[in-house]
Amino acid sequence: MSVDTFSVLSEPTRRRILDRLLEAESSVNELAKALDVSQPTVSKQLKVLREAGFVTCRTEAQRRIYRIHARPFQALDDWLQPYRALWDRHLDALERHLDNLEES
Amino acid sequence: MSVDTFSVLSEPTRRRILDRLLEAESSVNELAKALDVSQPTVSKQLKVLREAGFVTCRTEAQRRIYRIHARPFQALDDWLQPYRALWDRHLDALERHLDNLEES
DNA sequence: GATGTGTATGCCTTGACAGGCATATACTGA
DNA sequence: TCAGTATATGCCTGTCAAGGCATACACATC
Repeated sequence: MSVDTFSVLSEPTRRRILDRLLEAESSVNELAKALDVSQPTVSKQLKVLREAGFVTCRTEAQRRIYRIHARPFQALDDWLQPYRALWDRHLDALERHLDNLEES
Repeated sequence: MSVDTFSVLSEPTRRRILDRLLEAESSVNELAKALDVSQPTVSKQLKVLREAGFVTCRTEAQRRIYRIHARPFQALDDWLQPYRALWDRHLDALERHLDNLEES
């Protein structure tokens, strides 16, 4: 996973953009209006999202149509994997170990 | 999910602390030594992690033993859920829709 | 080419925050 | 009570990034 996947997702505006792009592809202005954010702000955040692989865009006349991509989310899913041992129902070594020291 | 789960995870030192705590409970000094980070830095980051629910601690004489917790990771897992539609094998409405507009 | 529309970029200000260092606080044992 | 150990906190500084505004750039239509 790219080192800064979390930084990218830590920005609320970017998460709102991703939420929206999950519903449908959108142009910059569509996003700006839907989210009530200035167009430059949207463009800047889309640039961040693009460079981190969260979105790609195609050109349609003067408009740029942005689309969400799976890969960074998959990477996040992968990153999460080892931590799932914390709540997966089957008792593995880690869980047994920690439960022996239970304090909370 | 707490609004700032991603902000918490966006800090590399904090992720390293969580990595380590996933292996075993640790005191502050143990973490500081293992990660080669100053003790105040560790304490500060642990405070952030504590307030976000990633860790709890118990007192053992003068030492504070920190332990990782599942809940915020589960919240992250939940947040991820809608985005799994992007790569899940079965073709749902979203995927069909986006694929009709395929460009990449 | 001139004008309009859509988007990107540059500059600026402001705020958040990470870490260094010093110090306060908490607990222990002599 | 004193010294030692473990941890937390306060102050300071530097860095970085978000968004406002103006403007540059790209494309279309006439």
